[in-house]
Amino acid sequence: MARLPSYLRVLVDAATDGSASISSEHLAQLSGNQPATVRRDLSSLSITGTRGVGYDVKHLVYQISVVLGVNQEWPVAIIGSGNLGRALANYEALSERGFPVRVLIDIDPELVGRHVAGVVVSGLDALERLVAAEAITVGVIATPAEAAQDVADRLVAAGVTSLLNFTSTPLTVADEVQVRGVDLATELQILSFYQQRTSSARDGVGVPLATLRALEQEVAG
Amino acid sequence: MARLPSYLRVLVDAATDGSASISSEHLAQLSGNQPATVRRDLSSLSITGTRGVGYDVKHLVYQISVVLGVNQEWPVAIIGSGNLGRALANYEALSERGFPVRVLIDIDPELVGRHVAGVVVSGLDALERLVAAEAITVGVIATPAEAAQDVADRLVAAGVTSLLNFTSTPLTVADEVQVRGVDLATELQILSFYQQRTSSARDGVGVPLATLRALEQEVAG
DNA sequence: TTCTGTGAAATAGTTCACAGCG
DNA sequence: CGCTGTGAACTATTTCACAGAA
Repeated sequence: MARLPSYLRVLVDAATDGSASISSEHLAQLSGNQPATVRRDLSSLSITGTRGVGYDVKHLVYQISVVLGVNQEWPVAIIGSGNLGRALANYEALSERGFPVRVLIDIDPELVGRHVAGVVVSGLDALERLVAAEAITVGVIATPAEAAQDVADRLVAAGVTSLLNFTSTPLTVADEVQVRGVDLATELQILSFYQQRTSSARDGVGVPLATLRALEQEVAG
Repeated sequence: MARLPSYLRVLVDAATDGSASISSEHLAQLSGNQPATVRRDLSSLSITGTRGVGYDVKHLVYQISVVLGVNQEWPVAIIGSGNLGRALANYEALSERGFPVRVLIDIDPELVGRHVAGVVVSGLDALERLVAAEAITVGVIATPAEAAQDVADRLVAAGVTSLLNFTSTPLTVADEVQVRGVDLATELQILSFYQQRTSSARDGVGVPLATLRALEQEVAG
């Protein structure tokens, strides 16, 4: 359930502020949902509150973190140590939230041997060995799109069961492997789609791209 | 519609391969959907194919790109030029797909004046001026979480109508502003949630985090 | 005959609204 | 009282299944 992380975030804040309990209405407001949705979500996880009072904040944090598996560490391997890969390795929020980056891999001999955020960049052939040695179950693919499927195959063969794909390629993997794609251009395309609907043509903005313009000609003609 | 970018990607490949037409079944397969879903999506955009044949690839690319607004350029401003911000600025896939990074901003005087991917990093006080000068409509927030809401407010006040938020803070903005959040830790949490369900305890993996362990004690006791 | 376009059925997800507990 | 927990209603989304165009 994709709303759970947002509940957890709000609840950790509330716990830090010292609140002992929180109502479904309050939690809904802070996490941007409807009260009924929050109650339904929690009750479907058999998490129960106290009528007339609300939910116990600490208890709730604990329960949700168990459901999410956030009470464990999930060591991460990042394949591709270009700009994006290195940025991710340096991104403290990951290790703070239980996803320490233990393996960094790149195909470029220039990069191999360098230290990034306390981890040595290794060559591509070390992939299988390191995944096993560090008991990696989460792989982050930050390679060029062309390499993504190969890397995914190797990670899965090595025992990785969750992939985060920063590539625009859709990956084909075994059914039991979980994949989430974070394609930044796709995110921006979705934004611009809605923006178009809303602000019907702030004029002056927007220059047709060459390629698409050509297509436009062709289709029109 | 969040599936459109994936159709577009597949279709551009198909166009490059020289296919003239594509069936809903083929498109569905390549983009990971059901044929009926594809047909329903397209027909709801009043995009029509040829019975017994399929859809005209070029025509389809053009139509979808118009719907998505991908036939325009949407200049982007990135606020926060730390690791993540700089990685994004260097990420060619953005400008290639119509989202050129025209403005880079950071509060750190050390960074101001540096060149990243051909753009000079400016100070925070230049935000409003640059957003106006470059006709920016898409803002990318890559600051620390604490600063996110402030930055969002300033961007919106300056006329930005789409925000991509890399922070874990949920942003409060006017209704007409579109926001999408890409929180990497959240993505990973969702992955680990499913992973838990699937691989019921590959043992040895997973060390409870200190904080949550304390809570566990407290809740259990 | 092949593959679209779409009513109708099925499924999923959300919200209402209220009985009932603390 | 105030708030949870949940049937029931509602809304949205997906899929089936087939008539009919090319």
